[in-house]
Amino acid sequence: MTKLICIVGPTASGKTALAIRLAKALGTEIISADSMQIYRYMNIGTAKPSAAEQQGVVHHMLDILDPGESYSAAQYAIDAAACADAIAARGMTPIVAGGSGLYLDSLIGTLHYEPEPDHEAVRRELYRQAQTLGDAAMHARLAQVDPISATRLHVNDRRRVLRALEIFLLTGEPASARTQRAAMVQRRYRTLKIALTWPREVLYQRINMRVERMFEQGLLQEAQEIYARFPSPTARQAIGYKELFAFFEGKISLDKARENIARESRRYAKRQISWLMRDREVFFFDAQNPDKLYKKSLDYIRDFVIF
RNA sequence: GCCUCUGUAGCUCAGUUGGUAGAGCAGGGGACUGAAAAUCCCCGUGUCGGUGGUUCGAUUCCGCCCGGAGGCA
Repeated sequence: MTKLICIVGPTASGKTALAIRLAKALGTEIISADSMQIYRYMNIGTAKPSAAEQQGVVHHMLDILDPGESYSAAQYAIDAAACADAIAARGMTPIVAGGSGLYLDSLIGTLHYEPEPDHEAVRRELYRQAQTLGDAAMHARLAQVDPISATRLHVNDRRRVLRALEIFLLTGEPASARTQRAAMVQRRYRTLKIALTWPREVLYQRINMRVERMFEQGLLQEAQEIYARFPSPTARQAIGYKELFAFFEGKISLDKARENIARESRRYAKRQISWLMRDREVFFFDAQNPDKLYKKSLDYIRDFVIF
Protein backbone atom coordinates (compact mmCIF):
# COMPACT_ATOMS: atom_id res chain seq x y z
CA MET A 1 0.00 0.00 0.00
CA THR A 2 1.27 3.46 -0.85
CA LYS A 3 2.62 5.42 2.08
CA LEU A 4 1.90 9.03 2.93
CA ILE A 5 3.63 11.27 5.41
CA CYS A 6 1.08 13.66 6.89
CA ILE A 7 2.03 16.90 8.60
CA VAL A 8 -0.98 18.28 10.42
CA GLY A 9 -1.78 20.75 13.16
CA PRO A 10 -3.69 23.93 13.84
CA THR A 11 -3.22 27.11 11.86
CA ALA A 12 0.09 28.90 12.50
CA SER A 13 1.68 25.82 14.04
CA GLY A 14 4.51 25.64 11.51
CA LYS A 15 3.30 22.83 9.23
CA THR A 16 4.47 24.51 6.05
CA ALA A 17 8.02 25.13 7.20
CA LEU A 18 8.45 21.64 8.58
CA ALA A 19 6.98 20.00 5.48
CA ILE A 20 9.32 21.92 3.19
CA ARG A 21 12.35 21.10 5.27
CA LEU A 22 11.44 17.42 5.32
CA ALA A 23 10.65 17.36 1.62
CA LYS A 24 14.08 18.74 0.81
CA ALA A 25 15.78 16.20 3.05
CA LEU A 26 13.82 13.31 1.55
CA GLY A 27 13.83 14.60 -1.99
CA THR A 28 10.06 14.35 -2.27
CA GLU A 29 7.08 16.56 -3.06
CA ILE A 30 4.31 18.15 -1.04
CA ILE A 31 0.55 17.79 -1.45
CA SER A 32 -1.38 20.57 0.25
CA ALA A 33 -4.44 19.62 2.29
CA ASP A 34 -5.80 23.10 2.66
CA SER A 35 -9.29 23.98 1.51
CA MET A 36 -8.46 27.64 0.93
CA GLN A 37 -4.91 27.62 -0.37
CA ILE A 38 -6.39 25.67 -3.23
CA TYR A 39 -7.62 29.01 -4.58
CA ARG A 40 -5.57 31.33 -6.72
CA TYR A 41 -5.10 34.96 -5.63
CA MET A 42 -5.86 34.16 -2.00
CA ASN A 43 -2.26 34.21 -0.91
CA ILE A 44 -1.63 36.43 2.07
CA GLY A 45 -4.84 35.61 3.94
CA THR A 46 -4.35 31.87 3.58
CA ALA A 47 -0.65 32.03 4.51
CA LYS A 48 0.15 30.21 1.30
CA PRO A 49 3.89 29.61 0.90
CA SER A 50 5.39 31.92 -1.73
CA ALA A 51 7.63 30.58 -4.47
CA ALA A 52 10.64 31.66 -2.44
CA GLU A 53 9.36 29.92 0.68
CA GLN A 54 8.74 26.75 -1.29
CA GLN A 55 12.49 26.59 -1.92
CA GLY A 56 12.08 24.65 -5.10
CA VAL A 57 10.05 21.89 -3.50
CA VAL A 58 7.18 20.92 -5.79
CA HIS A 59 3.77 21.70 -4.26
CA HIS A 60 0.53 20.14 -5.44
CA MET A 61 -3.07 21.19 -4.85
CA LEU A 62 -2.24 24.88 -4.54
CA ASP A 63 -3.75 27.47 -6.89
CA ILE A 64 -5.86 25.06 -8.87
CA LEU A 65 -9.15 26.99 -8.69
CA ASP A 66 -10.46 30.53 -9.02
CA PRO A 67 -12.13 31.92 -5.92
CA GLY A 68 -15.78 31.21 -6.45
CA GLU A 69 -15.37 27.90 -8.16
CA SER A 70 -16.90 25.31 -5.92
CA TYR A 71 -15.08 22.26 -4.75
CA SER A 72 -15.60 19.42 -2.35
CA ALA A 73 -13.83 17.01 -0.07
CA ALA A 74 -14.86 14.19 -2.41
CA GLN A 75 -13.28 15.91 -5.39
CA TYR A 76 -10.20 16.66 -3.33
CA ALA A 77 -9.88 12.98 -2.50
CA ILE A 78 -9.78 12.18 -6.21
CA ASP A 79 -7.44 14.98 -7.25
CA ALA A 80 -5.01 14.64 -4.35
CA ALA A 81 -4.90 10.86 -4.70
CA ALA A 82 -3.90 11.32 -8.34
CA CYS A 83 -1.00 13.51 -7.17
CA ALA A 84 -0.01 11.04 -4.49
CA ASP A 85 -0.08 8.09 -6.85
CA ALA A 86 1.99 9.94 -9.44
CA ILE A 87 4.62 10.86 -6.86
CA ALA A 88 4.69 7.32 -5.50
CA ALA A 89 5.03 5.98 -9.04
CA ARG A 90 8.22 8.00 -9.31
CA GLY A 91 9.51 6.21 -6.25
CA MET A 92 8.93 8.86 -3.60
CA THR A 93 6.87 9.01 -0.43
CA PRO A 94 4.66 12.09 -0.70
CA ILE A 95 4.24 14.54 2.16
CA VAL A 96 0.71 15.77 2.76
CA ALA A 97 0.59 19.00 4.72
CA GLY A 98 -2.39 21.06 5.67
CA GLY A 99 -4.96 22.00 8.24
CA SER A 100 -8.20 20.89 6.60
CA GLY A 101 -8.92 17.74 8.55
CA LEU A 102 -11.82 16.70 6.38
CA TYR A 103 -9.73 16.93 3.24
CA LEU A 104 -6.89 14.96 4.76
CA ASP A 105 -9.16 12.18 5.99
CA SER A 106 -10.87 12.07 2.62
CA LEU A 107 -7.58 11.65 0.82
CA ILE A 108 -6.19 8.88 2.96
CA GLY A 109 -9.46 7.00 2.78
CA THR A 110 -10.63 7.19 6.36
CA LEU A 111 -13.67 8.74 4.75
CA HIS A 112 -15.01 7.24 1.59
CA TYR A 113 -17.29 8.67 -1.04
CA GLU A 114 -19.51 6.82 -3.45
CA PRO A 115 -20.60 8.42 -6.71
CA GLU A 116 -23.77 10.47 -6.49
CA PRO A 117 -25.85 12.60 -8.86
CA ASP A 118 -25.45 16.36 -9.01
CA HIS A 119 -27.03 17.96 -5.96
CA GLU A 120 -27.25 21.56 -7.12
CA ALA A 121 -30.98 21.82 -7.80
CA VAL A 122 -32.08 19.59 -4.94
CA ARG A 123 -29.96 21.48 -2.46
CA ARG A 124 -31.32 24.84 -3.56
CA GLU A 125 -34.86 23.56 -3.20
CA LEU A 126 -34.18 22.18 0.29
CA TYR A 127 -32.81 25.49 1.47
CA ARG A 128 -35.81 27.25 0.04
CA GLN A 129 -38.08 24.93 2.00
CA ALA A 130 -36.09 25.33 5.19
CA GLN A 131 -36.50 29.06 4.79
CA THR A 132 -40.29 28.84 4.89
CA LEU A 133 -40.97 25.69 6.91
CA GLY A 134 -38.25 26.09 9.53
CA ASP A 135 -35.48 23.86 10.82
CA ALA A 136 -37.71 21.78 13.09
CA ALA A 137 -39.91 20.74 10.17
CA MET A 138 -36.91 19.75 8.07
CA HIS A 139 -35.45 17.78 10.94
CA ALA A 140 -38.77 16.00 11.45
CA ARG A 141 -38.84 15.13 7.79
CA LEU A 142 -35.38 13.65 8.04
CA ALA A 143 -36.49 11.62 11.04
CA GLN A 144 -39.06 9.90 8.83
CA VAL A 145 -36.69 8.81 6.09
CA ASP A 146 -33.45 8.47 8.08
CA PRO A 147 -34.04 8.22 11.83
CA ILE A 148 -30.42 7.36 12.55
CA SER A 149 -29.09 10.54 11.00
CA ALA A 150 -31.88 12.54 12.59
CA THR A 151 -30.96 11.45 16.10
CA ARG A 152 -27.33 12.13 15.47
CA LEU A 153 -27.89 15.62 14.09
CA HIS A 154 -29.00 18.63 16.07
CA VAL A 155 -32.07 20.45 14.75
CA ASN A 156 -30.05 23.64 14.38
CA ASP A 157 -27.36 22.03 12.28
CA ARG A 158 -29.22 22.97 9.16
CA ARG A 159 -26.33 22.25 6.91
CA ARG A 160 -26.03 18.63 7.91
CA VAL A 161 -29.75 18.03 8.26
CA LEU A 162 -30.36 19.29 4.75
CA ARG A 163 -27.38 17.40 3.41
CA ALA A 164 -28.77 14.17 4.86
CA LEU A 165 -32.14 14.87 3.26
CA GLU A 166 -30.39 15.69 0.04
CA ILE A 167 -28.63 12.34 0.03
CA PHE A 168 -31.89 10.55 0.53
CA LEU A 169 -33.61 12.44 -2.25
CA LEU A 170 -30.67 11.93 -4.59
CA THR A 171 -29.98 8.26 -3.94
CA GLY A 172 -33.13 6.92 -2.33
CA GLU A 173 -30.97 5.68 0.49
CA PRO A 174 -30.49 7.08 4.00
CA ALA A 175 -27.22 8.90 4.52
CA SER A 176 -26.54 6.78 7.57
CA ALA A 177 -26.68 3.60 5.48
CA ARG A 178 -24.20 4.98 2.99
CA THR A 179 -21.90 6.05 5.79
CA GLN A 180 -22.05 2.64 7.34
CA ARG A 181 -21.15 0.99 4.06
CA ALA A 182 -18.32 3.48 3.51
CA ALA A 183 -16.81 2.53 6.85
CA MET A 184 -16.27 -0.99 5.54
CA VAL A 185 -14.18 0.17 2.60
CA GLN A 186 -10.47 -0.42 2.92
CA ARG A 187 -8.15 2.53 3.32
CA ARG A 188 -6.15 3.66 0.33
CA TYR A 189 -2.92 4.63 2.04
CA ARG A 190 -0.69 3.81 4.92
CA THR A 191 0.02 6.96 6.83
CA LEU A 192 2.35 8.47 9.37
CA LYS A 193 0.57 11.43 10.93
CA ILE A 194 2.63 14.01 12.72
CA ALA A 195 0.71 16.75 14.52
CA LEU A 196 2.43 19.93 15.67
CA THR A 197 1.44 21.13 19.13
CA TRP A 198 2.02 24.31 21.10
CA PRO A 199 0.95 25.52 24.50
CA ARG A 200 -2.34 27.23 23.79
CA GLU A 201 -1.23 30.73 24.81
CA VAL A 202 1.88 30.55 22.65
CA LEU A 203 -0.10 29.37 19.66
CA TYR A 204 -2.55 32.24 20.14
CA GLN A 205 0.32 34.71 20.27
CA ARG A 206 1.63 33.29 17.02
CA ILE A 207 -1.80 33.61 15.46
CA ASN A 208 -2.15 37.23 16.60
CA MET A 209 1.29 38.05 15.23
CA ARG A 210 0.58 36.31 11.96
CA VAL A 211 -2.58 38.33 11.47
CA GLU A 212 -0.62 41.55 11.98
CA ARG A 213 1.98 40.39 9.52
CA MET A 214 -0.74 39.65 6.98
CA PHE A 215 -1.91 43.24 7.20
CA GLU A 216 1.65 44.49 6.77
CA GLN A 217 1.99 42.32 3.69
CA GLY A 218 -1.10 43.85 2.14
CA LEU A 219 -4.03 41.66 3.13
CA LEU A 220 -6.34 44.64 2.78
CA GLN A 221 -5.47 45.15 -0.90
CA GLU A 222 -5.59 41.44 -1.63
CA ALA A 223 -9.06 41.16 -0.08
CA GLN A 224 -10.15 44.30 -1.95
CA GLU A 225 -9.18 42.66 -5.22
CA ILE A 226 -10.94 39.39 -4.45
CA TYR A 227 -13.97 41.35 -3.36
CA ALA A 228 -14.07 43.23 -6.66
CA ARG A 229 -13.25 40.35 -8.97
CA PHE A 230 -14.96 37.36 -7.36
CA PRO A 231 -18.29 38.06 -5.70
CA SER A 232 -18.36 34.40 -4.84
CA PRO A 233 -19.56 32.26 -1.97
CA THR A 234 -16.27 30.47 -1.47
CA ALA A 235 -13.96 33.38 -0.80
CA ARG A 236 -16.70 34.85 1.33
CA GLN A 237 -16.21 32.21 3.99
CA ALA A 238 -12.44 32.29 4.33
CA ILE A 239 -11.15 33.80 7.53
CA GLY A 240 -9.26 36.97 6.79
CA TYR A 241 -11.49 37.78 3.84
CA LYS A 242 -15.03 37.59 5.11
CA GLU A 243 -14.21 40.01 7.92
CA LEU A 244 -12.69 42.50 5.50
CA PHE A 245 -15.72 42.17 3.21
CA ALA A 246 -17.84 43.23 6.15
CA PHE A 247 -15.57 46.25 6.49
CA PHE A 248 -15.87 47.08 2.79
CA GLU A 249 -19.61 46.99 3.17
CA GLY A 250 -19.44 49.43 6.07
CA LYS A 251 -20.73 46.94 8.59
CA ILE A 252 -17.71 47.08 10.90
CA SER A 253 -14.62 49.22 11.38
CA LEU A 254 -11.22 48.18 10.12
CA ASP A 255 -10.02 47.69 13.68
CA LYS A 256 -12.98 45.48 14.40
CA ALA A 257 -12.28 43.46 11.27
CA ARG A 258 -8.67 42.99 12.31
CA GLU A 259 -9.79 41.90 15.76
CA ASN A 260 -12.35 39.47 14.32
CA ILE A 261 -9.81 37.91 11.99
CA ALA A 262 -7.54 37.14 14.92
CA ARG A 263 -10.40 35.82 17.03
CA GLU A 264 -11.84 33.63 14.26
CA SER A 265 -8.38 32.26 13.58
CA ARG A 266 -8.03 31.33 17.25
CA ARG A 267 -11.39 29.60 17.22
CA TYR A 268 -10.51 27.84 14.02
CA ALA A 269 -7.33 26.56 15.62
CA LYS A 270 -9.39 25.17 18.45
CA ARG A 271 -11.68 23.32 16.07
CA GLN A 272 -8.68 21.90 14.27
CA ILE A 273 -7.28 20.66 17.56
CA SER A 274 -10.61 19.00 18.36
CA TRP A 275 -10.47 17.21 15.04
CA LEU A 276 -6.94 15.96 15.65
CA MET A 277 -7.53 14.88 19.23
CA ARG A 278 -10.07 12.34 18.18
CA ASP A 279 -7.73 10.78 15.65
CA ARG A 280 -6.03 7.92 17.46
CA GLU A 281 -3.36 7.57 14.80
CA VAL A 282 -1.60 10.90 15.13
CA PHE A 283 1.66 11.45 16.92
CA PHE A 284 1.71 14.76 18.73
CA PHE A 285 5.06 16.48 18.55
CA ASP A 286 6.03 19.57 20.49
CA ALA A 287 6.73 22.24 17.88
CA GLN A 288 8.44 24.79 20.12
CA ASN A 289 11.94 23.77 19.12
CA PRO A 290 12.10 23.56 15.29
CA ASP A 291 15.34 21.59 15.14
CA LYS A 292 14.24 19.00 17.65
CA LEU A 293 10.92 18.74 15.89
CA TYR A 294 12.66 18.22 12.57
CA LYS A 295 15.01 15.55 13.88
CA LYS A 296 12.28 13.68 15.68
CA SER A 297 10.11 13.77 12.58
CA LEU A 298 12.93 12.41 10.45
CA ASP A 299 13.44 9.54 12.89
CA TYR A 300 9.79 8.56 12.71
CA ILE A 301 9.76 8.94 8.95
CA ARG A 302 12.78 6.68 8.48
CA ASP A 303 11.11 3.90 10.46
CA PHE A 304 7.87 4.46 8.59
CA VAL A 305 9.42 4.42 5.14
CA ILE A 306 11.54 1.36 5.82
CA PHE A 307 8.96 -0.89 7.45
C1' G B 1 -7.78 68.67 52.30
C1' C B 2 -13.24 68.40 51.52
C1' C B 3 -17.50 66.56 48.55
C1' U B 4 -19.73 63.13 45.02
C1' C B 5 -19.58 58.73 42.30
C1' U B 6 -17.22 54.01 41.95
C1' G B 7 -14.61 49.04 43.17
C1' U B 8 -18.93 42.09 41.61
C1' A B 9 -16.07 36.35 36.42
C1' G B 10 -10.14 37.59 32.10
C1' C B 11 -13.07 42.42 30.14
C1' U B 12 -17.73 45.59 30.18
C1' C B 13 -21.47 45.62 33.51
C1' A B 14 -26.37 43.85 35.98
C1' G B 15 -28.20 42.23 40.69
C1' U B 16 -29.47 40.64 45.65
C1' U B 17 -35.92 45.67 49.59
C1' G B 18 -29.89 41.13 54.14
C1' G B 19 -30.45 34.10 53.01
C1' U B 20 -22.89 33.82 49.58
C1' A B 21 -24.75 36.06 42.43
C1' G B 22 -25.84 36.47 36.40
C1' A B 23 -25.66 38.59 31.25
C1' G B 24 -22.75 39.97 26.88
C1' C B 25 -17.94 39.50 25.08
C1' A B 26 -13.33 36.85 25.76
C1' G B 27 -12.26 31.88 26.97
C1' G B 28 -12.88 26.33 27.55
C1' G B 29 -14.86 21.44 25.86
C1' G B 30 -17.16 18.66 21.98
C1' A B 31 -19.39 17.07 17.21
C1' C B 32 -18.06 16.63 12.13
C1' U B 33 -18.56 11.66 5.33
C1' G B 34 -19.63 15.71 -1.48
C1' A B 35 -19.69 24.15 1.03
C1' A B 36 -15.24 22.21 6.19
C1' A B 37 -11.09 28.67 7.24
C1' A B 38 -17.85 25.97 6.76
C1' U B 39 -21.80 24.31 10.07
C1' C B 40 -23.51 23.06 14.90
C1' C B 41 -23.91 21.63 20.36
C1' C B 42 -22.47 22.15 25.63
C1' C B 43 -19.91 24.99 29.67
C1' G B 44 -20.35 30.85 34.36
C1' U B 45 -17.30 29.50 42.29
C1' G B 46 -16.12 34.41 41.56
C1' U B 47 -11.76 35.93 48.80
C1' C B 48 -18.93 40.33 45.22
C1' G B 49 -11.58 45.74 47.07
C1' G B 50 -9.77 45.05 52.54
C1' U B 51 -11.05 45.15 57.53
C1' G B 52 -14.12 45.94 61.86
C1' G B 53 -19.35 46.42 63.45
C1' U B 54 -24.91 45.51 63.48
C1' U B 55 -27.45 40.74 62.58
C1' C B 56 -29.23 33.94 63.53
C1' G B 57 -26.97 35.32 58.78
C1' A B 58 -23.51 40.76 55.20
C1' U B 59 -21.51 40.84 48.70
C1' U B 60 -26.03 43.76 50.19
C1' C B 61 -26.72 48.12 56.01
C1' C B 62 -22.96 51.17 59.06
C1' G B 63 -17.65 52.73 60.35
C1' C B 64 -12.67 52.90 58.95
C1' C B 65 -8.76 51.76 55.38
C1' C B 66 -6.93 51.00 50.31
C1' G B 67 -7.64 51.57 44.72
C1' G B 68 -10.09 54.41 40.49
C1' A B 69 -13.03 58.68 38.24
C1' G B 70 -14.97 63.51 38.66
C1' G B 71 -16.03 68.19 41.33
C1' C B 72 -14.69 72.14 44.96
C1' A B 73 -10.58 74.45 46.94
